[in-house]
Amino acid sequence: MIKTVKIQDVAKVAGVSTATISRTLSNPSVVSEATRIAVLEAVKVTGYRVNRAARNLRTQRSNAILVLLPDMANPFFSQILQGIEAALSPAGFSMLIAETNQISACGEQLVDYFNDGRADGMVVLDGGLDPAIIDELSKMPQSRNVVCACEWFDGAAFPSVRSANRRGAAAAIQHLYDLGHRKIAHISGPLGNVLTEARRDSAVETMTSLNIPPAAEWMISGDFNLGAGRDAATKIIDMNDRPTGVFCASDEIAFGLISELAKNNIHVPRDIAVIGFDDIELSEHFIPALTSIRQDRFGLGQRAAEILLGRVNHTDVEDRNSIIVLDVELVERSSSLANIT
Amino acid sequence: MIKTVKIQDVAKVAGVSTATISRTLSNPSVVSEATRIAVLEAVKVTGYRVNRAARNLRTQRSNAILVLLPDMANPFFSQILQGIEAALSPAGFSMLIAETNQISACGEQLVDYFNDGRADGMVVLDGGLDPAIIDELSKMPQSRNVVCACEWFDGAAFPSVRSANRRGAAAAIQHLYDLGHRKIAHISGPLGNVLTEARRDSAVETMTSLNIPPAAEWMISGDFNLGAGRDAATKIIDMNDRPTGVFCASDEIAFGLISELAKNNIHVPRDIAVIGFDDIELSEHFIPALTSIRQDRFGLGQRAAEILLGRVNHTDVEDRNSIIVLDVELVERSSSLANIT
DNA sequence: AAATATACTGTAATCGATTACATCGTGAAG
DNA sequence: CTTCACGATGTAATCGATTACAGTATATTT
Repeated sequence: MIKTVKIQDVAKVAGVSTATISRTLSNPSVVSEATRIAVLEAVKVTGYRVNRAARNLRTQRSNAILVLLPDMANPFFSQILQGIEAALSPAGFSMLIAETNQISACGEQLVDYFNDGRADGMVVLDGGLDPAIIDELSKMPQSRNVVCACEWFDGAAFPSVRSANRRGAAAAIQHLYDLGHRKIAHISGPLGNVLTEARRDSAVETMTSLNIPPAAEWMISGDFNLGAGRDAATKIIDMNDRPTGVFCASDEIAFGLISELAKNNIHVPRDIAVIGFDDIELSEHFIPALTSIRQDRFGLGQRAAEILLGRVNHTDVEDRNSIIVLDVELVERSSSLANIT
Repeated sequence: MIKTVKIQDVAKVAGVSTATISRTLSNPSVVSEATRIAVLEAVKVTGYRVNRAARNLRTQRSNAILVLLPDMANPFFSQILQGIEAALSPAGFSMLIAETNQISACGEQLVDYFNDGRADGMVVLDGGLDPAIIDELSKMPQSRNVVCACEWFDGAAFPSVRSANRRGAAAAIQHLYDLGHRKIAHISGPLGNVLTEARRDSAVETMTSLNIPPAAEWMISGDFNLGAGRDAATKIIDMNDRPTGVFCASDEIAFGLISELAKNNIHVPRDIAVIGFDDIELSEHFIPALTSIRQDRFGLGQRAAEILLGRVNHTDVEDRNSIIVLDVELVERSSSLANIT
């Protein structure tokens, strides 16, 4: 069978009690220098590894964090995950991943992850969760160990880490304006989404204050993906009065848009200037290279995980309602750079 | 404090022993109809959830699978993860994710995931692991619970699920040949990589059998990413005798290549035809839309997870050395479709 | 010198579910 | 009527680490 070195074995080798072994490993400062050395030597000799299940049972902790996301296949999230992992791994925490739809598809409850002790906390990347679920979650004592990243819930009192969506949208509009555009369209994400609203509202406000309020026809909503961009292109092609600049709520939308416009011989940026949001890796290499608002995705994940660890370990100073806003940056590339003359 | 319903509480409510509760939940057929109903009712009333840590300790299992990948930020992997999750979730297994470099950066050992009982098995997506680590892993009794997906190790006896790389590469070359191309280049991934070699060897063999053996200059190797494609473009631009068709070992390479060629006024497909490998979501929307070899990424993950579950639960019929090869498909799009005349 | 504080270390209870083994009742077989 | 088999259930040991509490030795104070 599988040989398993347990703490007893190490105790025997080191000639001390199991308590001392445990203390040496988890709180070295309370044991004497001599025993510490002896114990660590015994650990090395025996190849001892603490059994997580036993520790978890005794300490009532799992040292694992659940990351909840709407769609794993969406590359947008992968770099956020990387940031989360970067914060969790050094702290000895494992990262569990689950998709929103997978969970409900399996008849499982989100709260079960807390109830059955699989996770000590959650990073929620999906702002579109059923309010009933959020409500249920909020009522649990463990709800203090929930942090939102990227998206958030307006009602719920979870700390959140997000990008400066409003500032980004304003910068995008201003950029198009500075290039001479006065007829600007906005293709937003799905209605009801918090990101959609933040970016859309800020875009509209900026245009209004620049005295170029958008025609209703130019405010198109759909989704954050390629297909939505393609659909928006179709609408724009059919317009009598086409916009000369388009601010897309995501880079993927922009790709879909540009691609479909190109098929209809509308050239970007010559005929229409386009700016995206996110600055995913490909944007630089798309043809034309896409002007975009860069989000610090790695930072979003990392920061959220750090806050969560603080809360789980009760070493946090952050307020329950704290909102961390990470700055965004306008990255100018060729998709917007044909000045209107 | 946090109220916690334990099996004792349920036993009290149902008026039976804890053993009966446990049996009802894990092996319902051994308890009588009447008690089963009573127990399930009591479970519902109390809101009982089995404590995973306790179960894991007792059963010496974690019901978790570790997925090991080289780079989470690479969107190529996300859909594989989705496939894995789709297989694990219904089986009640959790998915742990770790990056190769994160693990070593934290001084952690891969084998620790087995040793400390964090995972019952592993899906390895990184064929570039240090042979010493593979060797160490192979010696463990738990090594029967390791499955490779996408990439693999030529020496080690792990089951593996992979795409028909050779067939895909051959189809790509044949496609270019059929379009009239006789000067075909291949941009491969990193040297030493199993995918690189399978695709490259098959491409060369196909060209040779078609009587168009490639010039040494036309065999370019680098990496699977955008940058490698850009670098390859630079080389091609400098060539006296340029290829008319290029088979890239990944779609990302193709994007980088096309993008850089475009900057130098070499148009795809007019001047050079390009075909990629993977068929990631964006390929359809790139300009020009990219001809590619489609891999069933979801299937790779799902199949690997299924095999792993079979091994973990000892319900497998697969041989230890079994290799599952998933078929690939040529998807013709505009990046290759200008016939040479 | 006695009393007390300090620094380590050991003993044993504990976390919560699983399961080997024992027990009990009922019906069938002899 | 006794014996045996079998199904259903209960009792209690067990998984392996943590930690409250107790104990011991040494240092410090009075």
